[in-house]
Amino acid sequence: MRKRDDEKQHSIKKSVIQLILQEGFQGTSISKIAKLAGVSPATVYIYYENKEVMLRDIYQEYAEDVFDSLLHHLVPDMSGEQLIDVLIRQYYQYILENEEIFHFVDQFSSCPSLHEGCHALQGPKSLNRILLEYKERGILNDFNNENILSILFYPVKNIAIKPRNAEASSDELLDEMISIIRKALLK
Amino acid sequence: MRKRDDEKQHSIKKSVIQLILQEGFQGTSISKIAKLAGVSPATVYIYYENKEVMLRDIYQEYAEDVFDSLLHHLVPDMSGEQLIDVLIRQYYQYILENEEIFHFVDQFSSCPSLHEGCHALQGPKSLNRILLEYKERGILNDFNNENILSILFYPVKNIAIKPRNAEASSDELLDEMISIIRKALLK
Amino acid sequence: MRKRDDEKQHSIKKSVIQLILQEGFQGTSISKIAKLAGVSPATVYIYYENKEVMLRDIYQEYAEDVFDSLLHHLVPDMSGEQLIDVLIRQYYQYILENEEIFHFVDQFSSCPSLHEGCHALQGPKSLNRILLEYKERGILNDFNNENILSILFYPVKNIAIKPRNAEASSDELLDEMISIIRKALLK
Amino acid sequence: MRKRDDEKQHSIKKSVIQLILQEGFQGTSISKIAKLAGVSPATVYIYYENKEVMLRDIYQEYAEDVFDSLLHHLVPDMSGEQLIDVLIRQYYQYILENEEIFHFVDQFSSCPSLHEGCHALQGPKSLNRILLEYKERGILNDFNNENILSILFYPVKNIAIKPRNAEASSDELLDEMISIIRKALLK
DNA sequence: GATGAATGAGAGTTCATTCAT
DNA sequence: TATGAATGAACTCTCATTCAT
Repeated sequence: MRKRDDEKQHSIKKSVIQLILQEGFQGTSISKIAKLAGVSPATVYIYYENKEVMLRDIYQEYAEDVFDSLLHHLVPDMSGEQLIDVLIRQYYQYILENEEIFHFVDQFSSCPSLHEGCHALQGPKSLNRILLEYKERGILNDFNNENILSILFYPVKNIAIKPRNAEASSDELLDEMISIIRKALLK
Repeated sequence: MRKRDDEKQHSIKKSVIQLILQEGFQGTSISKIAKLAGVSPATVYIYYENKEVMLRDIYQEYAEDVFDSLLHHLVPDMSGEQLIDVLIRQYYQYILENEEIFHFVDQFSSCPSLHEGCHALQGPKSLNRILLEYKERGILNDFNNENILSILFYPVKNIAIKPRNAEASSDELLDEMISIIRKALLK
Repeated sequence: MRKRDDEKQHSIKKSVIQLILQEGFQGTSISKIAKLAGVSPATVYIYYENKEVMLRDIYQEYAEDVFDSLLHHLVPDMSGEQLIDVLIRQYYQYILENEEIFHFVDQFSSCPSLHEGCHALQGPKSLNRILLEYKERGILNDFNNENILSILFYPVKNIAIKPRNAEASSDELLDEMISIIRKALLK
Repeated sequence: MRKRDDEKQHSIKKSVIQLILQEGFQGTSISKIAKLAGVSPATVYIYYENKEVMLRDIYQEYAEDVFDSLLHHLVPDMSGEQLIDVLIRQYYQYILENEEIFHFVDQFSSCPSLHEGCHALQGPKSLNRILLEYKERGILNDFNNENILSILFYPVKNIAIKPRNAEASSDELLDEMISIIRKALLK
């Protein structure tokens, strides 16, 4: 009996993510994926029940990725300033360094018809605990976590995604963003 | 009086936007659109050169819509607090009241392969002028407009889109969000 | 607007029936059908919702055919001998002259998974009335119609279908069959 | 004691026959068969060269089955009445008790493209000898064996297969059928 | 302008079969 | 022997688009 070739599955995943960025969900077919991954179309169905399940599985695998990256860079006893700096800067960094994955996850989650049926992510839960702690220690203002998370990540995502059209350099924007959000969230 | 033509085209547009929300870009075909709009597939091609152009045209028509709505609610000589309140509250309101249009525009613009080739929007330019004015009058902090816009609209979009899962009511979240952003942006 | 081309549909039907005889249900694909009919695969779906419906529709159209042929050859006031002679001989004749249609109908109806969901045939009802009349006139023995019909048609079908392997000529077999069945059914 | 091998092959055969009844030849694939039989698709190819051979082999194994059953119930020196009674009643019984096998064999043999290339059955030969004997003893009318066999088995098959829709009970029909055929075939 | 018919191309998926263990 | 992995070919069906009226 042959055993499953993990490289094959990995190659399929990579191809999916790459194609979604290049061609969008519309332009991404099983046969294109298979061709790019160097396998037969039928092989895709060994690893995934069907196209929908495949996309959802891959989404759920990588949706946690950003959070892992963020949590990995947090260290105990950071100051409030440091916490915000690390979270935002790291999020920004992640987007730049993982363009394909990020856009795949982003496109997927902005499409209600794809998104429904996905189970909730784990990553935000850990973050919620950390925010709670900083609030209890009187460092963060006592806002709802949903608002805090929205303010922490969605503006920076926007400036990371958009192609810069002069006016201000990316670094300047990011630094300023951090200082604005510090002012907003810290006591 | 509306001409018959316009009714047909309007019906097509409505069908496109409705289907994109229900089924996503993938599940939206010309024949489904035509069926829902009550016209022949061939009729669609009288109004639009092809599917890609159709989507882009409709996108560009509605992409300005939010901004029109926002600008329409601004009055001269508002205080900084009022400005932020109106912009955020109105944006939130727009999303709730125009769910289909909003998601169509949002999905479209989060897909690079669709988005490229679209000419820049007019709406942000007007907003930029207004923000500039408030900065010059010493009401808004002197941040880059890109950062200001990112903070004004992206967090609230996030809380408007997500289905509420208890913890805090939508109204409470929105009120809090406004106060956070006021604190961040106003002097 | 183009109108439907009846020749196209007829050509599809002919191709289906021909292919089923040559290759069986297994070897009959939409693309083979389309190729033989000289149309595009997509055209088949203009006339039939899907393959299953197509086969069922064609079956139901031709399933009545034999009965029409039989009824067409009956004339009023035939004797019992004549009635049986005409029914059996004509049935035999029909099978020989409509080999493809007959085998299509026969194969279809011997496959339970295809057959279920087909509405009952009209043809037997007319025959039932006629048999009833001959029974009331004291010409036919008073057997159940189901038995009479089974004896009238199923043995002759068997000798019509099987390739003759000498022993007796087809004509002799048929003549003998008629005399046996006359003996069995007539008073 | 049965060897493990035979169990696997038997399990495959059972699955084939079951699936053919439920789903027809079209809906019966090697992988479905393997799944139902609890073996790997590759295992099927240890026992059968390919799908066509598999179906033919299984057909030829079971095609004799009915005849074995019939011959097994014949005893020497039966009267003509008894002979016909046993043959018809037993045939009827066989169909009811072996629905899956019977339909598999029936569907297979009604499909010319499958049937060709099968070697002739043994069963009919034994029956032929018996019929000959009864004819020589002056009990059966001197008809061609082909006609006798057609009349003996094809009508009863028809009433055994069809779901009863009132009018007459199955038992009544069967009894009547036997008496009709006795009248037809016996001196 | 408006239509339903028509289509080649391609979609997602399953097929019968073989490979490697 | 027995297996699950792997596959090219073929499947049914739908697509975006054009044709003919």
